[in-house]
Amino acid sequence: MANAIQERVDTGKDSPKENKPENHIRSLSSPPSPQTTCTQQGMDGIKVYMQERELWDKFHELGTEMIITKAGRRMFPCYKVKVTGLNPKSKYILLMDVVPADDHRYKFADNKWSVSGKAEPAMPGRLYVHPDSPATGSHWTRQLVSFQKLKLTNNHLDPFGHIILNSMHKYQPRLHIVKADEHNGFGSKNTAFCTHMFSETSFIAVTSYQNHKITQLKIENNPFAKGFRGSDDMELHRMAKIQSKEYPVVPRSSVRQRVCPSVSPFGGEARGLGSHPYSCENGVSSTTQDLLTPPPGPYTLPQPDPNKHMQVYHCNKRKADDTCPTTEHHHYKKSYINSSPSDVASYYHPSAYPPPPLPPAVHPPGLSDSLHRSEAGQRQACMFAGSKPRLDDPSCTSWSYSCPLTPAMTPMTPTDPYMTFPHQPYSSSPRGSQLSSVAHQGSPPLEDSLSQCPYQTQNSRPPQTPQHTSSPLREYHCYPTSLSPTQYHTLHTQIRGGVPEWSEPT
DNA sequence: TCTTACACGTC
DNA sequence: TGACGTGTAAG
Repeated sequence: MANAIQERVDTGKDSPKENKPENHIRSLSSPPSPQTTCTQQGMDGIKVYMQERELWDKFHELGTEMIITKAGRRMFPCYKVKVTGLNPKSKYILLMDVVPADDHRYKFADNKWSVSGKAEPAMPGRLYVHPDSPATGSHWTRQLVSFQKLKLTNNHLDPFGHIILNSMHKYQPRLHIVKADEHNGFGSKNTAFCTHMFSETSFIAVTSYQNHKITQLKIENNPFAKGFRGSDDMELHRMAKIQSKEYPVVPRSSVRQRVCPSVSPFGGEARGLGSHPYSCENGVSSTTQDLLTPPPGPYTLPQPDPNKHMQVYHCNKRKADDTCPTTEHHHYKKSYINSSPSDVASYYHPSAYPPPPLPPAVHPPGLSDSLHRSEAGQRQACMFAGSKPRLDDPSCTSWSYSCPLTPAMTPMTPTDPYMTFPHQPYSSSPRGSQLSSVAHQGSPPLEDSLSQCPYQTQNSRPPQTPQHTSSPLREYHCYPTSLSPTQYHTLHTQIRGGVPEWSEPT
């Protein structure tokens, strides 16, 4: 697509150590993404390019917020990727999950995010299976893969299979590619899969926007919020309207979009794209492991990478946005959508790296069966849920199966249950739940997971912040791929270390 | 903080 | 044209 202009590639092949700042990835217009990749045998060579990276970066700078509602709310920006390196004839299942980035609860005060306490217990982990799954490699690589229909909810009893999150908590979306051919069924020991994470897609779940700048960015770029964009005419019209009813009228846009020197919740100040503490840079670490295992809950967050910014910036234009609030009106006029292709940045991740350990969570048990049986025609998304482990769970040592299954993680509880699967087998049926369970069960916060991985692959990027040596993204452990559904549930990822890049509690 | 109805927009 | 996606404002 035209959009794929700037991309970051994440291939599991690149050895972490070898990743140098200047690796090929960087040479691309966009900086290497913090993405982490975990690859298993048979999954080498797969590359995932994050689309619209520039937009993601804009949000990330400010501290991305995603609305969660009882009915379920889509993510914006939408998670879209371009995948290459798949075997054209093999079948794959693409799924996503959203794991806790850490075990903190956040608050937005003084125009910035800060830690306000310990996180609530992780919601049951759920996996969202792309509606086209399973599909051949040629299908996935032919076009962009969009997860636009994925919805986030704060309803712990959500019956729709949406991904359940806690408000004011930080999360990291992850993409898992699971090979689904006969010899590689989901849940089988040999299931091959790889996981990709892009640190710039991390976000804080909220029930209402906290940072006005985020609201503004959403309005400017989301077509469905077009009605809130202010054109001069519209503003006048609005003002007139408002005045007629109330007092002093201030253009909505002005009001809403006040600009405050916002501090990037994700880390530093929101100045340049480059400096997010959050982002894991190239974090491309890949490990061979069972991705399928439920994504570990919180995985470690990417560490701030100074360099990253630079990369980010490659991407074009953000000008107005960054500029002050006062210019808002104008901003509105230009939507992301309308932006030139150059605006769309994509991330390219080498999935082939020496496999970073992937979150085990993603392993959908029983998937294989379903996958094989179900037809692509069935496009209902089903969710599989599992209790979501937190990456940082101390009890877990790593994204290994070693963690005992806690009651909370019991596979398939009535409420958590599912993974969103397009095909029936997985649909909200019990079977589906199995998968789901796998998915998040016991995923520790990313940070913990990462940090604890004994075997860590480093990102190509230079260490971002000394303090955060262990960026979740970069380090993954590899685990045996053969786990039973139950086992999956028990998997916990632990990534240690990384503390949220966001501002510390004040 | 969260929920809801609403106007406005896309698809 | 209707279903659905948005942020807003009120409660």
